[in-house]
Amino acid sequence: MSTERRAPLDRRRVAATALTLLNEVGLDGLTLRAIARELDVKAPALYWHFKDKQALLDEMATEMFRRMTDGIEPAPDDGWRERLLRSNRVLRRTLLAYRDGAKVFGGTRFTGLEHAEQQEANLRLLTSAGLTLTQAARALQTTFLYTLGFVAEEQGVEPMPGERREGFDVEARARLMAGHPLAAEAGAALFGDYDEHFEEGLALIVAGIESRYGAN
Amino acid sequence: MSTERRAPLDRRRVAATALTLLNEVGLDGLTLRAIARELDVKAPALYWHFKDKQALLDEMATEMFRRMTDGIEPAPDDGWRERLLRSNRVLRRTLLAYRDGAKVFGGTRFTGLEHAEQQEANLRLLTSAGLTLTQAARALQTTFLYTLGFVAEEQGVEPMPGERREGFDVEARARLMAGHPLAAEAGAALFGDYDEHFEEGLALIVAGIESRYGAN
DNA sequence: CTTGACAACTTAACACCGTTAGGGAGACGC
DNA sequence: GCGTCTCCCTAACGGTGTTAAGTTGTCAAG
Repeated sequence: MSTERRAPLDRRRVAATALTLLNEVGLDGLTLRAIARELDVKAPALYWHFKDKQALLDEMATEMFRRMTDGIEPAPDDGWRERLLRSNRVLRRTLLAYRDGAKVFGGTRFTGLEHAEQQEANLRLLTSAGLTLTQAARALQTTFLYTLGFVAEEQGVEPMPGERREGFDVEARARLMAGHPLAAEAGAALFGDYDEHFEEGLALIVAGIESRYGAN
Repeated sequence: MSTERRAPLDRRRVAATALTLLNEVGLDGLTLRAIARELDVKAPALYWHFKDKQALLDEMATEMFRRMTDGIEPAPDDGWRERLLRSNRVLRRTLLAYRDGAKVFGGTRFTGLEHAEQQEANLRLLTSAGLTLTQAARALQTTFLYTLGFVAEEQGVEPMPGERREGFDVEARARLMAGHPLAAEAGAALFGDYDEHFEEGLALIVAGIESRYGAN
């Protein structure tokens, strides 16, 4: 008995399973054999659905993005500032929700058009605030790349919220840098409160957009 | 004959050789066996000098950083603006000089104190321009992370200056996005002139520092 | 009711990877 | 002459992504 035949796989279910496994084992431990085991299948079966591992990682990134946009309320009548802040905060939260999330996300291109709609809406908002299309694109991209770089760095030190990688003791670092007092003291600001640090950098860029592009 | 005994290896020479090999084969092709072959040695020999591959990558990143700081003239009496611009441009140029340079650089921590001196000098300059230490640290880190994120993205599309990765045809992308006119047109700005794009984003952040921190 | 095509897997294997164990040649101090 | 230390070698291990070829179930056509 137990002739319960497992429903055939599809790309999204594989990606979803791989994402939950990612949080347990990290990107290094995310092998095709481990993913397959989780799906009650052998590794080569995955090649029926994906041409190679990178294609699976792309699908994972796409799935991350889908969940992210699903988590955005329809956006009330935000100004461009709030929209920029909000969408980058959501992006960071999304990346932080997965171990090595920034690395997975950064290393992949989207296959489909999932991101086009969101991008279009953002561009519309920024241009109607007085920016040229080029300026709007640059503003969005700059904040996006900052956030991506920030989280990549953040996850390098704190793979998952709460658990800190070894060798990143702030005090030990300060002791080592005794000869460079400013750098030593700055360490606290850099490796301390990531939430606040992120917000501050984001605020810097928004202030720059405001003053350089003169958005209303 | 040919009893010429090869001089023993040392960490820096291994890292230097690995860096030139990196430009030929990319990060994926950078195996310990390939590096060893280049050094006329077998792979396990590398474990005498490095505890594992990551340690070698760390040394490579450190070597990249050394060459970068060597390439900086003693910095005349720049203001903080010029210094920030200059050092981030140099950072980008350095990363672009190596295939997958941003990935190598971003994935590693420095073991020594090579970067402390440069960091100390930058902090000194920014604080003497009127910023608090925390503000100075945030300003430096924000530009740094932007640059790192930017180059990572850039090298994802253009692994080496001039050679473009497949599937990144700007026109094809535009055709695909016909339903999202703004996003389609913005593609040219985003995947077009990277030099200009980088400068613009950097200028945004500098403008933000100026207006938010009121540096003189 | 049989046949054949097709989707969705499996088993077996390949080349290669990072890494470890154990050994050996040469230099050097005593 | 002997032990020690440095620096490298050979051999091997378990694991990886990936491919080739075979197997099973489903389902439509004849």
